Amino acid sequence: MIVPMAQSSGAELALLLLGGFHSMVDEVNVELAKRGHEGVRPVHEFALRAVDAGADTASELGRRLSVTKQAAAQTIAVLEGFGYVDREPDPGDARRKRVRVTPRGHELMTVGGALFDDVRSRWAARIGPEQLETLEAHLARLTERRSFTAEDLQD
Amino acid sequence: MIVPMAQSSGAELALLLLGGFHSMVDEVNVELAKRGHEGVRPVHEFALRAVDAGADTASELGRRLSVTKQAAAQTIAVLEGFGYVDREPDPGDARRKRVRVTPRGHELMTVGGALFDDVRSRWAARIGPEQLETLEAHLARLTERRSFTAEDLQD
DNA sequence: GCAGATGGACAAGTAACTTGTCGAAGCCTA
DNA sequence: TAGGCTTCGACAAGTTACTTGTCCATCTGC
Repeated sequence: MIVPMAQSSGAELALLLLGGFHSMVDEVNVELAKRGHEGVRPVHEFALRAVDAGADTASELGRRLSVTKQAAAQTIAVLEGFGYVDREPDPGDARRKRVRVTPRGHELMTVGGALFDDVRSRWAARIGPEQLETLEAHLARLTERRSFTAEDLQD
Repeated sequence: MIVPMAQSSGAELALLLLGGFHSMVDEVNVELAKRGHEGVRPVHEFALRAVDAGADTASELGRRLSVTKQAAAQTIAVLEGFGYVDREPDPGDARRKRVRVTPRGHELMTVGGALFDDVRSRWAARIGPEQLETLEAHLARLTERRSFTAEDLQD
């Protein structure tokens, strides 16, 4: 992607947004690999943050990430394989397995967050901090609660 | 995705960008399906635009989209299946098969472009046209020619 | 006229999903 | 307290959009 498009400024804008995301994520990934977190993908980091923020079962994580619980369970399995989370039976509900972020997982979140912040700082330096904040505020407004048609169709 | 993240404003920004992209693409896809272009994915539309802009072989398309020529060939096969492109042997080079956008393909580009522009207009109405233009200009600056490490490793 | 680059095809593997089905466990209500 | 829905996690199989690797036909430059 990241190809100038011409003919539709709307399509260009979409590409710009995607390009921005990739730009950040690629940089962070490269640095993360250098710091011993090889093989980790952006999805994993975001999923880890969601787990830490309270999505401590596969089903709940699926709901938060808007994917099926099966997909969430697979993500958790990957995170477990990397040693970023572990699971234990829920004492109060035998159906559940509670997912917990391990110390190594917290380290990934810290390092990853710092790297994302680094990129953001560099961006702030290039266009000015207030400009970046305005950009973020506008983006937040534009993406908030868009029509949620096909949601909660899970199971 | 589209989950508030906390703890890293950099990570939040990345999510905001991805969310913005999805927000646009989802809307466009829904409308496209209603207009008889069911099954088409954003990649297809962007690939089609690249073909139309001159990437008329699988290898060249791969280069433009930064994917392998095999991946590009698969995308072309899908587009051909939908009737958006056709292929003919290149008279001047027997190795090549020239990809051409069909009338139906041009229609998709037109409709798709208009739908993207619609979303963009709605966004402009919400935050103001100059604000949106500024946002685009900043994004363009921030994503332009980032280090291109792993490129042209193709074949 | 031949070495090396290039284009496309075929094959197999992978990642990140999906749908569908299942049994075990919890919750709700009459 | 038993019956019936709901929810959780697991297993299986299918899909999509890629990847690597290999191959051969063809073009290009010296």
